[in-house]
Amino acid sequence: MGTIGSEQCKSGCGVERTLQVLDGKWATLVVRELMPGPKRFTELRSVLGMPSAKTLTDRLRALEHQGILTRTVHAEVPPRVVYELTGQGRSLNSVLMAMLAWGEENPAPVAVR
Amino acid sequence: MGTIGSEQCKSGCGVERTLQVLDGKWATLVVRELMPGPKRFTELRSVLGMPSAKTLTDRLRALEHQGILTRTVHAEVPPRVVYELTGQGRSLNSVLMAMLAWGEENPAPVAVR
DNA sequence: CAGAATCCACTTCGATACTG
DNA sequence: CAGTATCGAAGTGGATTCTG
Repeated sequence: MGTIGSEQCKSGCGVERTLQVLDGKWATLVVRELMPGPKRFTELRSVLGMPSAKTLTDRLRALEHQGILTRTVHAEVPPRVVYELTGQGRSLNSVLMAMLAWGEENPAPVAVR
Repeated sequence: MGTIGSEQCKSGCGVERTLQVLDGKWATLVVRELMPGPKRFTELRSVLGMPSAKTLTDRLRALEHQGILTRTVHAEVPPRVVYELTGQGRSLNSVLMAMLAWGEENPAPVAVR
């Protein structure tokens, strides 16, 4: 198996598709947090350290529309909304594991200068 | 092998580190294009379809400072500048392959609307 | 050719206030 | 609790012009 490159992977290839889903600075982290299991809105917000609810809502909606996660509203008081990865969402685990492995083996450079 | 998650991966983990490097919408694509071998500035620009030189310059500088690629200036006329992945940069191949595989197996949803 | 510099458009993100 | 609505700040990308 060789390296990736434009020969096997021109514009519109799988890498671009993945980038569409794991877009922006939060999407990847949201998916990571949901990987072990469903979580609630506030739970996600506090774990990810997101100060604003708006951004999280936007990211969750985008991922929902892309079929990565589902949003379930429990009609209770107080309301409880649970986000859970779909099969497609869970399949992103392989990508996250690759990112995790690379990050662990390649810490930040000694000096950024 | 389990799934990824905050239990094994709190803030500051490898995933975040990888996201620092593959940041924005161009970094990943630049690394992908350089994976098969060195390329010149204009070559990268045309293959990636980047209309503006500024953005490409910014991305290349960022990746250079992070130790992902090297910039070599050949003192010729016309000048020739070649960008090449470092060992660390080439090691990102595993991440790109994971992204490629996921994207191939998970095309865009039936309707994005 | 490979940029640097400048200006501008768009998106993303955050803070605040309010609602079912 | 889990949002929505609105505003504004910030970052990123693009177009243009100029230079060694």
